[in-house]
Amino acid sequence: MDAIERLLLKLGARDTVSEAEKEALSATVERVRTYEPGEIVVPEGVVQTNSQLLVSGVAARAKLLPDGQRQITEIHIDGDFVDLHSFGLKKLEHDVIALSPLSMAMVPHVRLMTVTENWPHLTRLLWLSTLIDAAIHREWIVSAGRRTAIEQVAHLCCEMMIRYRIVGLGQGDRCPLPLTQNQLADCCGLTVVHVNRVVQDLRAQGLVEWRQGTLAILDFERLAALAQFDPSYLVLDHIPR
Amino acid sequence: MDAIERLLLKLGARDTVSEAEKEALSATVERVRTYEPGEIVVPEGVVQTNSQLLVSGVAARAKLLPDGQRQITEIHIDGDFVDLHSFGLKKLEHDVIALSPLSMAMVPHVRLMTVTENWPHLTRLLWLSTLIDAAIHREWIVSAGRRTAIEQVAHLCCEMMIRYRIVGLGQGDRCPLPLTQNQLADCCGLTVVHVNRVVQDLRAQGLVEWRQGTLAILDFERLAALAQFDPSYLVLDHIPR
DNA sequence: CGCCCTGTTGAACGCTGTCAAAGTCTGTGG
DNA sequence: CCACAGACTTTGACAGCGTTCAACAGGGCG
Repeated sequence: MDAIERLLLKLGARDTVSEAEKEALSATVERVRTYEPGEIVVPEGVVQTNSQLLVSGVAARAKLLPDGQRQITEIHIDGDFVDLHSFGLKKLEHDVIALSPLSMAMVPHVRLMTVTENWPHLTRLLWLSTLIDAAIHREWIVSAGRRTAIEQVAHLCCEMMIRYRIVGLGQGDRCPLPLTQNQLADCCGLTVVHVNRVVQDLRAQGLVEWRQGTLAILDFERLAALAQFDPSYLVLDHIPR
Repeated sequence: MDAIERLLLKLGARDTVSEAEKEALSATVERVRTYEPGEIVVPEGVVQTNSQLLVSGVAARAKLLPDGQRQITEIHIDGDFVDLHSFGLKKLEHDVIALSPLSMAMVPHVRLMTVTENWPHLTRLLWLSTLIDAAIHREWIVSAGRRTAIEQVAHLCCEMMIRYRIVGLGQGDRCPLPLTQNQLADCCGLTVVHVNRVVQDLRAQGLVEWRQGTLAILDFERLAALAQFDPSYLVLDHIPR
C-alpha cells in the first residue's frame, strides 16, 4: 500500500475509500520503476498495456508540434495516476516526461479491468481523478487564452501549492516546484525570456520565492487575487460519489 | 433509443456496443427537454442530480473570470454527453450554455450509478467519452498557448469537421458551425475584432467558407497544414476497451 | 579547463488588443 | 411597406504585451 499512499490521500480528500477498496487498489500495482529527469515515461502514439501511477517526483504531459514548438498541458505530482488515461485511450496523443527523478508504479490494464468489473465505487473514484485532470485542463485553457503572462505564472503557483497540500507535501507556504524556466514557459505558452522577466516581477512584488526547485508563496491572498485564482476547479469537497 | 442515436455513433466509432448495452443506455434517459440559444443549461457550482446528453444542437462550456472576461473551453455537438462530468464532479466549475436551440436528454445520476454497478464495459465507454473531452482540452491548450490566431481558428474548423463526420452530420466538406464571431473569439482567447480579420484572411486564401451557421472547408489539406492539425487526439480507432 | 544548461539583460519588432465608428442583417411593429 | 431596434460584422488608427535576436554570467561536470 506504500506506492498508492498519496493517491489514497488524493481520493480520500474527495470521498471515503473503504479498507477493502484500498487493498484492491494496492493489489493492482505490479512493480515500481524509476526514471531520470528528461526521460520519456509514456511515449506518444504507442499502445499501452500498463497505466503508470506517479509515486514520487514531478512529471508533465508534453505535446510537440510539427514545427518544433512544445506545450506542456499538465504538471503531475506525487500520487497522480498520470497515465490512467491510457486505460481508456489505449494510446496517448502526447508524451509523459519526467521533470525530476521519478518513481512510478506500473499497473497492468488487465488488473484495472478487474477493478471496473468488481469495484464500481472504486471505478468511479478513478474516473473522478481523470475528471479532475479535465477540470485542470480547462483552467489552463482559461490561463492561456485570457490571462496575462504574470497572471498565468501566478495562477500555476497557486494551483501547485493547493495540489501539494492535498497530498501532504505542501508545508506552510512552501512546496516543491522543480521546473526550469524553460519548462515553465512551455506550461504557459510563453518564451523563456519573458518568463524570466515575469518571475523577477513576482519576486520584486514580494509575492513568491522560487529557488532550487522549491516554491514559497509569501502572500497567497495577493497572489491569488492577481491570478484570479479560484480553487473550486480542484474539487476540494468530500462527497459520496 | 432515439435520443441516444448519435451518442451510439460516437461510442460505436471507438468500440463495439452490444444491443443489451444500447438498451441499458437508452433506459437511462428520463425525458428530453429543450433550450433556447443563450440559455444556461448547467450553471456553475450548483450540485447536479442529472447529467444532460446533447441530443441535437450546439452547446459550449464557458468559464467566466471575475474581471468579466470569458473563455469557452469546449464546443459540444449532437451526441456529446456534455454533462457526464457532473456525475463524478457533482458540480461543475463552469457553465454549459446553449449556442443554438438544443434538445437535451436528462439522465438521472441514480441511473448512471446503476450502469456503473451492472455494466462495466458500458461504464468504460462512458468514461472514455470524458477522456476524449480531456484530450480535446489538451489540444485547445496547445492552440491557445502555441498557435497564432489564424492557426487557432483553422484548427477549430478542422476539429469540428471531423467530429461532425463521426456523428454523421458532416456532409462532404460542410458541417454546422452556428457560432457568432464573438463566441469564436471566446473559444480562441482572441478579440472579436481580430477574429473578424482572421476569418476574412481564411476566406481570402480560399480555405473556408462560413456563412449562416454553416462551415465549408474548401481545401482541407491546406487548412490542416496551416493549423498543424493532427486528428489523433480525437481517438478515431475502433479497439476493444 | 571547456562545455553545456540555466538564468539574465537589452533593443527592436510585430501580432493582437483597444477604441471608436460605420455598415449589414433580421425581426418587429406601425 | 417602411421605420426602427438590436445583434452581429467590418474597418481604421494606434498602443502594448510578448517575441525575437543577441549577448553575457554562473554553475555543474567530464
